[in-house]
Amino acid sequence: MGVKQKRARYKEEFRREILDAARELFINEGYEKFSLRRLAEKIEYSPTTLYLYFKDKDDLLFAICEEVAEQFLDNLDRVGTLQTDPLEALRQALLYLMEFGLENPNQYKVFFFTNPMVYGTQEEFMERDSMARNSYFAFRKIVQDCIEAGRLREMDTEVLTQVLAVAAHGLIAMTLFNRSFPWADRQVLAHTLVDGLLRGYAP
Amino acid sequence: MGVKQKRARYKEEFRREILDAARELFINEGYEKFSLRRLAEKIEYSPTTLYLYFKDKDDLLFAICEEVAEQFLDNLDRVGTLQTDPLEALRQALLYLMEFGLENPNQYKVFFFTNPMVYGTQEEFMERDSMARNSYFAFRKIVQDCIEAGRLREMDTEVLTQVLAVAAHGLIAMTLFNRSFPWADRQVLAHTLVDGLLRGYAP
DNA sequence: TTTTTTTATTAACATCGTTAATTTAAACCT
DNA sequence: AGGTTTAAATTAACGATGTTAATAAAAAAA
Repeated sequence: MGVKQKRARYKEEFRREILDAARELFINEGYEKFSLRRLAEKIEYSPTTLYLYFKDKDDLLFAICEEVAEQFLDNLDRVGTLQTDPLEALRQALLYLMEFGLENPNQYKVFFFTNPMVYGTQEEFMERDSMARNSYFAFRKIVQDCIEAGRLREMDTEVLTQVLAVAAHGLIAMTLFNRSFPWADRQVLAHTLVDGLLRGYAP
Repeated sequence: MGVKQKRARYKEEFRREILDAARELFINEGYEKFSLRRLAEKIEYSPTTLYLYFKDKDDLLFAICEEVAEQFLDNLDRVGTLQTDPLEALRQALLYLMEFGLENPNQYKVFFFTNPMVYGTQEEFMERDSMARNSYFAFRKIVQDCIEAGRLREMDTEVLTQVLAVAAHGLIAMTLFNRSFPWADRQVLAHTLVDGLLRGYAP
């Protein structure tokens, strides 16, 4: 009964086409309403066709995560090299992270809150080259520079990097997911958070 | 074809029975595997029976959230009154929050990361009495005491409370959801985070 | 006992991710 | 050309989800 038939000449090309459509679907319809079937409908293919280009849903989400991470990393690098003062670079990086999450909620949700294992085990995450991993490295570099310049207390770089990251992510995640709560202005929260992390709230 | 028939004599009683079973299901099987149908099977009732006691899934989740929040609030109050030093009380409260989330991941996920609107609009959240709201109030009180005692910088209580909360939540949420990432020891992270928030990371 | 109300069930719908079997189109080969 | 092989896409189906409407069963009220 198939009336129209299409051929995707090059696998890579079509993969990109699918990913573009997926990203658009995420942005337009939101993270919650995304589904393989809707995506298939959007690109006017049968749902099963997707399985010729992606192993499963997680595989597709992983690809999207990498796209998002790439975009994020590009901007983070610009932020990092723009400032001469390492501490100011860190401040800007933290602010940028939060801005990125808040301005691209759907992409952020895919990136940080989908299937918790799309990047494999912890060892695999650190060994395999991925945009997500490189983002972390870039961020860690900024933190390290601060420590080496004596602008941050001497302490375990890994721990400090992670603490700073989770604090920033917390602001994004909470204001994004906990919509019933009357949050203060996000800009104010973001700046206050960075201030507190760097200077502390004690007088 | 119904062979066995049961009667739930008192609506409230049965509601509790359902909630207990739901909580158990959450704890044993995990957040991801929870479903109304599994719950129904567990209590040996038909799935539709649940709809006689809860409007829909969100309504049930809300009830569970409130249970979790009640438990959380009880312990938070104990922490708050145990310490004489307000700043130490805050430190303990933050540590307890993180401990609670990390030790009860399933309940935490229900509480903070299910349907973002179970508590209604932001106005409704603040006006309606709820354990979730009261938890926030209790936490805010601890922060306020610190400010009034001059142990924290003078600033908007609401903003400061929220910033401290999201930072702590970030640690929980990230280590809970981002399982592919090789996090440092959570205890270390938690203590370092609180330290940083109160004293700052700058030298 | 008969009627009414409460409680529970069955059947069904729309959605989801996914697999197996099958059809269609293109590419290849004398 | 025509026939064969390979690649691409589709249909049908499975098991699972939340949810609604129609119906049966039991308890309470009359």
